[in-house]
Amino acid sequence: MEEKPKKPRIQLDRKSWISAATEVIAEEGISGLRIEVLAKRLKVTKGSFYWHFSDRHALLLAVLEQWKEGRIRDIIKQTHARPGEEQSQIFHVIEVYSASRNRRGMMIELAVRDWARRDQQAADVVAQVDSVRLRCARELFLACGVPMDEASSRCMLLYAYVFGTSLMVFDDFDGNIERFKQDIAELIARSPSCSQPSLQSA
Amino acid sequence: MEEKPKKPRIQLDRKSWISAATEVIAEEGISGLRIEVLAKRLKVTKGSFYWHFSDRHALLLAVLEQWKEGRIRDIIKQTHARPGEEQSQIFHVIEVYSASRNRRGMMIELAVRDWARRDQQAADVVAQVDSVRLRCARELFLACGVPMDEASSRCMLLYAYVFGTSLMVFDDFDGNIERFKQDIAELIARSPSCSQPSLQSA
DNA sequence: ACGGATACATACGGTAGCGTATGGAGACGG
DNA sequence: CCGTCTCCATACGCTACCGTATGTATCCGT
Repeated sequence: MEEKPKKPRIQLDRKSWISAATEVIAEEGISGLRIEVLAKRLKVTKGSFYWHFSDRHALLLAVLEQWKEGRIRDIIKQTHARPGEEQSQIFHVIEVYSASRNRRGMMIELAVRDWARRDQQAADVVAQVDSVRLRCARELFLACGVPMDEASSRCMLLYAYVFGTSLMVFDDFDGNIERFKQDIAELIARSPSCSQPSLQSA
Repeated sequence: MEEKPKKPRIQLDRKSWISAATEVIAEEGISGLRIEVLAKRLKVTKGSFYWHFSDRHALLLAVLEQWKEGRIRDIIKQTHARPGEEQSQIFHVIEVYSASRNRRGMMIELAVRDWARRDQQAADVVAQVDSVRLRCARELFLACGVPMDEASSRCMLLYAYVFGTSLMVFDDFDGNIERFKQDIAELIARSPSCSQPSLQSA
């Protein structure tokens, strides 16, 4: 017992607070984020928080900023396709954004979007993220040979669908939900003017 | 001045509280519903509230119940089509659920669904509403001659799309959003196996 | 007109959370 | 060894709510 664990003096930085806050937001939503509760999670008191941040709002803005950057980085990664694989990359995007595959990410997404409905700053960030996502996804459709207008509407439908799906409860509807979701992905991703036939058609 | 307006003795009933609460929820979300604030809106004190309701939760459940009944009544109305007009009725459903056409209704919808993400009772109600909506919309597709599986996936896509759209911000994307939305409606509503040609195709 | 029921108002205790003020321990350079 | 800077703990005041207890005005039947 030579090394007595005399209070490991856990050092927290801004980043720790932001990621912990993001976690709480995923679980409880924006309005569920309480400084004192968050401090308890991190085994410190709010004295620590108010040293790193001016107030609660500053933390929220930091969360928002970090979310924006992460989402933009991610979408650029997810929509990067080797030439000739754009079609399957579209299916990949749909898959990645399905609530079942990435529950935590979708919870944050929905929390931020709910926030954005009543906060202009959040709305601005969501607008920026949506803009990048739509343009990136449109590039994939364009690369498949889909004409501009159709590519635009397809990528709008794609994102509206993935977010909308995560808002709904299909349980009571039918047992074949997963199969229907595949059909929907086909409908969204495949275009009559698409040069590449679907790789996933049965 | 024979009739002095000496405090008109505004009588409130449960229904008034429920509809006022629904209004606040549309604006502020579930977590923004405060009894004392709500009472101020109604020009009474919370003494009145606690006469009509046991507590805040009882009001929320009443709101939920009323929302459920209203939504089910509405969807049955909206999906009733005269024979031969099922196709245009599908377009009508999409139109009615567009955020721009019914902003208030969509705000409530999103608030309830956000609530349902963390509350089982709300989730159950949403599940019931979704179930009825999906079945009603599916009937329309079936009546158009669309086979069962495809009708199922189409109506799932339809609702996921309308709710997802109201979560997104398309402003920075393109100036032709409304046209794209029409194209999307066409894509959702028209099926290769549909017996009725689109009435809205340019 | 009078007693009860109805539909509130008023007042109170209690909690949760925000932000501030101030104290104090540990690292660190000189 | 001492002062300073960092990072956090403690203690405090304040507000917004929730729910309860109790008072009170209005209505209503008999």
